[in-house]
Amino acid sequence: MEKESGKITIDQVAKALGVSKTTVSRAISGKGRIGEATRRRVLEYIEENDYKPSIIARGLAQSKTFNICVLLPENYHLSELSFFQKAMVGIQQYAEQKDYDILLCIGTEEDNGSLERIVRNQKVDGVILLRTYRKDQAVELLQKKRIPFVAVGDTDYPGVYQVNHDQRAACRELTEKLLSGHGPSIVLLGGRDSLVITWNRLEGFQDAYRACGLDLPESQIYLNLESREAVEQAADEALEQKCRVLLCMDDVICSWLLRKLQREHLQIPRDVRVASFYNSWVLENTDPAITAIAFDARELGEAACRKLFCLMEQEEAPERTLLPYQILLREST
Amino acid sequence: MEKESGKITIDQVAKALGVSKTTVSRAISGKGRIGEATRRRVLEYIEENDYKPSIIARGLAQSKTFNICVLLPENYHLSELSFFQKAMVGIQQYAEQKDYDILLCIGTEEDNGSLERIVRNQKVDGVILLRTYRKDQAVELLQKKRIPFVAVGDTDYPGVYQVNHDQRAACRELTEKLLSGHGPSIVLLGGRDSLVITWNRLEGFQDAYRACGLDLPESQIYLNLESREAVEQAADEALEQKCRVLLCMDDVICSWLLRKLQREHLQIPRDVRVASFYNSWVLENTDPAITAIAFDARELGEAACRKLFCLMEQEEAPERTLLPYQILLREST
DNA sequence: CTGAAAGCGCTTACAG
DNA sequence: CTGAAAGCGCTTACAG
Repeated sequence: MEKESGKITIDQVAKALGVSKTTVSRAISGKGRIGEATRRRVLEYIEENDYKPSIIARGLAQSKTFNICVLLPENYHLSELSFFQKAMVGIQQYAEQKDYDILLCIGTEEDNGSLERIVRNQKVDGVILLRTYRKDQAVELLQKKRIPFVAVGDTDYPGVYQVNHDQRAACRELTEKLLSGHGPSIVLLGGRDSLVITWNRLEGFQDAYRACGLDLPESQIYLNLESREAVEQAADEALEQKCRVLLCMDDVICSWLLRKLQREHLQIPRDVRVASFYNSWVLENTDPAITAIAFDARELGEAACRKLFCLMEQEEAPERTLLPYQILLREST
Repeated sequence: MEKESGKITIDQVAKALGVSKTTVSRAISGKGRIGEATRRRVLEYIEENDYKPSIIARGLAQSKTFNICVLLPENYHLSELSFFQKAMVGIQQYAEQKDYDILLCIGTEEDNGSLERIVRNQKVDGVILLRTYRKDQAVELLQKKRIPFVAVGDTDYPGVYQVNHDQRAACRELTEKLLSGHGPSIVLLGGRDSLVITWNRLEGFQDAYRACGLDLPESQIYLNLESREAVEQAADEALEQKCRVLLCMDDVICSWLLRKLQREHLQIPRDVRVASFYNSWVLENTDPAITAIAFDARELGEAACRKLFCLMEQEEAPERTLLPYQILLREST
């Protein structure tokens, strides 16, 4: 009863049916003229005998791989990771409809060896970058090789197709709300400044001050807070300056900050107000709830994937897409 | 100066050199006799002209895909996610050496549609499961289709190749240490009981009691704590029972517990002692440091991948591999 | 040591 | 509407 696991080929189908491979191929692909009766006969046989064409062989014939590569950063904050994972789900869901699969590639800012390998081996038709850097090796490689790709996140490189949440507008809007509610002394606690996203947010922060006609002293901006100690020191300095509103660029920074404040017995929002980005699990159960900007990562991944397919199919697509965000005002501010 | 992006084929190489494709192929693969001079000439030309054979075409000819599939659970706790990601890095590093790539597949306990698709499309030579369930659709599918695969984590299914940290022994050892230090009333706070890993740990817990000749009342075991509320309720009950040692099956449960204890102004380790698994980022910066069992996820991924290659290459491999763990005794106990 | 030829499992002009 | 043949870019018996 058991069949040899799906090893049946188009040739066998053709012979069994007494038609040519061409006919079988046409019945499946729907391309080219074919008699309605024949088609149905073929399709029926295929269904019953559980024939599935080899995508690999089809790929060879059509010079396609039916794979896209997703470049996942090897280094990340935990809050980013779940963001990436969700984006991946979005990508995968879209790609699946097109019968494409995802080739996973892991790289760092400095080392894109695996991406290079995959590209050289010609295993993918396109690439999605889950993170961008101000100087981005992956972007340079892909542009040089003329491989279609879409970046999640902003870039300054010209001619790069990208999909992004409107980080700058989001940060600006939130900052404006904070400014109007609590006055001008907001301290920004930011992440690595080699990431484009850090700059987007910083610019939004500055935009808000400018729009309100306010001065923004250097001393209210902290970047590159990559460790708990760095965050705590920045917080100490901010509090000494009498800043009573702290805006964190990501939830990990925020969670470090919260612990620090708790240890100092500072009450939120009474003594200090806090806001953050992401709205990830990290801050899910804080008390009080933290004001944050939420982004839908799954949707982002899907949008990136959709755009990539436009590129691969030579359809037109806007170079840049900005997705909406959501500001969740909560008790912490 | 710019070359057409790597589109050069073996045919062109052969012609340019005035030899046959066969020869070129042999020079590259190292299989079959070939003159040292010829080989060098070919290799040199290839190097200079940046020729890379198409892996896809090679695959077709050899009936291989040079891909392995990694099945990533769609639902997870945050602590698991970084564990999965690290395992993936290990897998990827090993696969890369073999010039294999990773096809990412996302599935849930109930829905393995993408895995089925990939299998039907014959896009992979083998599969790694990053999680196992007591009743596991993926295992059943792969066994039926006779696709080589390795499970990360234990299964009760017979004939499944698996790699695992010794969860049971780890839990037993930690429990014994706790028993000898603080007496018999330890409460176990556990996760979803459809996961095999949950059972492994539970068994280890029970082993320890048995080994010490102690009775283990049902009331000291809580499973399926999937929400903060569930954890808090379990904690309340445990404290009422006068249990003063809490062993968490994962770091997320533990972090929920810690917040709860903090709100109740209970001091660790003075009033309550706490231990956990994973040693992930979630508990990285707690004060006091939490006793935990640490597992090396990257190593686990690598071991799983190594075993998978044994299977694919028809080499012998033990059906089951248990990796060591590390118990980190810290201030919390 | 080297090459012509068949084959991997498909697709796609080209003829009929 | 249907099929024979060439082709996608490799590998691998088989001959020489």
